[in-house]
Amino acid sequence: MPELPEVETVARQLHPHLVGRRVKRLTILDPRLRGGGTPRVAGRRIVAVRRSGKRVLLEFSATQRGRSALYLAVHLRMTGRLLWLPRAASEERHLRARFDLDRGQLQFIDTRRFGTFDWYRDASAAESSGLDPLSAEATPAAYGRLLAGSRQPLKPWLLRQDRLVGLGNIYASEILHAARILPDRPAGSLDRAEIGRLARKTRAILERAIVNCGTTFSDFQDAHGVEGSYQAFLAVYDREGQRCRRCRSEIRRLVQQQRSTYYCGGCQH
DNA sequence: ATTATATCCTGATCGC
DNA sequence: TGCGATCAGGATATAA
Repeated sequence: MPELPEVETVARQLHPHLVGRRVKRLTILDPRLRGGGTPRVAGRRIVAVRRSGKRVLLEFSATQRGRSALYLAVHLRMTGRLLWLPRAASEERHLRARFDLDRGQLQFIDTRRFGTFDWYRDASAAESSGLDPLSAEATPAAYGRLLAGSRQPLKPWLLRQDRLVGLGNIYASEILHAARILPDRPAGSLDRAEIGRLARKTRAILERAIVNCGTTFSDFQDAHGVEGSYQAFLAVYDREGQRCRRCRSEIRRLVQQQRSTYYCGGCQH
């Protein structure tokens, strides 16, 4: 489902289509997305599109009447999609919101309706707090500081978004396999070498997934409605009973916090 | 304070 | 063929 690489893919693809466009009209079809209210966005231009954590951040220009810049953070959660269309198209079944632009249309489609819109007046409030694993700050030392003292099993630790941002259920299993660390190890129990592998493999796997436009396990589609291709590289996720490509042992499944974790008991320690 | 659980929602799949 | 039960998982409110 949309984790960091999928969200990065969508943000990168939307950027050239959206930056510089003027919003003619925003239509919110799902009342859940109105939450705490929707600011006036018609007439503003989109000046930036980027990823922050697992959210796509859209920045809208200030208005000539003196209203300050505006930021929208879109969280895709499970099944959300941001789809770019060169012209207004027939309504998708699960269309939840629509931006009509001076050129083209941006649709937010979300079958399960877990996705969220959050509006902000200033940039820093809109940013996800937590270490981005692709940033220059994501060093082994930084991982070490975050992990220190936690007795939480490592895989659930990786899923929380308050320390390290961007990982979800699929990449957490993949990263631990690549780093050869068992998912139920207490987060604070890693030694220096393991922390180093965790930091390096997290970056390597996420970058490789971005190159492949993410993983489509069931629902994900990018900004052009195309599926990702990283699923071909998955080493453990959804491979219970199959052989580990590294050591030939059988891939096993474990449930942690009601989520499936996949790992290899042969080469993860 | 930290960690576990229930909840939101829909569609696909499974067993009978 | 139909039908209810189960599963999928991101994040958070609530419980322990």
